Amino acid sequence: MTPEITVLDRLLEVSELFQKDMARAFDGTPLTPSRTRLLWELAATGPSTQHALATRLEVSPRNITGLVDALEAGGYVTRSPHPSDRRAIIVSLAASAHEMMRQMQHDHAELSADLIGAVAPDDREALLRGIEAITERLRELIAADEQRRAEEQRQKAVGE
Amino acid sequence: MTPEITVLDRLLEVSELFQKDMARAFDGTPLTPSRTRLLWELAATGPSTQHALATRLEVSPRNITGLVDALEAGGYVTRSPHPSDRRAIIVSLAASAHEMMRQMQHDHAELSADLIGAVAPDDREALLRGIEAITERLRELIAADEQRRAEEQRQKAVGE
DNA sequence: TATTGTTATACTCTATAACTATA
DNA sequence: TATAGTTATAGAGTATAACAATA
Repeated sequence: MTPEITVLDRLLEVSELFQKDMARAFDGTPLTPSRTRLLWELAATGPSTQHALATRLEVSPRNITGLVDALEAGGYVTRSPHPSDRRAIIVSLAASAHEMMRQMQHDHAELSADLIGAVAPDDREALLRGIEAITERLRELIAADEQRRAEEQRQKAVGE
Repeated sequence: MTPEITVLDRLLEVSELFQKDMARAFDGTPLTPSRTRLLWELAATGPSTQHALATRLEVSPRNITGLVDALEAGGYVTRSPHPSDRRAIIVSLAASAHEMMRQMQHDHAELSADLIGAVAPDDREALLRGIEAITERLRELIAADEQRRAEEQRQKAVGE
């Protein structure tokens, strides 16, 4: 019954540590993983509406409101009105956060290079494809499970 | 400013999907990632006291109480008195959960085999060492950050 | 009528501190 | 005195539903 420690386990540990490392507290407001993820997204795609952020991060709009509230209070982002749609709000990285994200991206790239550097150049393509395949497989498993659960709910609804 | 998608990014995605996949709801009580992690630990090391679980999972004893409460209500684990220490409680996997964990471990091992299979046999050692090195590096970065933060707090306390 | 963001409400994860029972 | 677990309290992440303003 005792499972072995697998490559997957070790990689999962790296992911966990990486998230923890990204989530450093700077001034007052602590940068939690979720908040960092939002900043990361902003750094990658530029100023966005909250709705766009909710869609891209795959979380509820309500959730974005809370994250942006905290980040705004901490001075990491600013809210400004949308030029043409008065319902919408544009969220942008603050100047100081820009610098911080640049540093974070640098560290990130370095760690990633270290990791890929551990694999022989000829194998890198294969490793990436392997990761791709697992990602695909997991998505399928999750989709199948969601479908099964939805079916169960339907059965239960009929039974009532 | 736009960062590239790196290996690390993809691994983070795998990590996220993997956790999501493990956290399937069965009967009433949903199996969240944290709850699944506790079950996983129990499957790996056998019946344990709550204190031992808290230590191994690196969370507070209070946290374990909550997780075990939910898992016990869902029928995944049972609580029983410690034979010699009347303060302590032994948490064990329920019979049905045993079967479930066996299946989960099987899926897990398969995914991991797929991943390592993507790398040439001669390079697997190197990959593992690379992962090890990054893990070490991240741990150092996190420790350094914690120390920096503690120092700041001390400075602040002196200032008051 | 549809969409954007917010308020209201609720559940989970997590931590620290105080407390009880036992060692 | 120290340890195992719980109650009390609190902050963060997340979701759904109801609602306001605007499209």
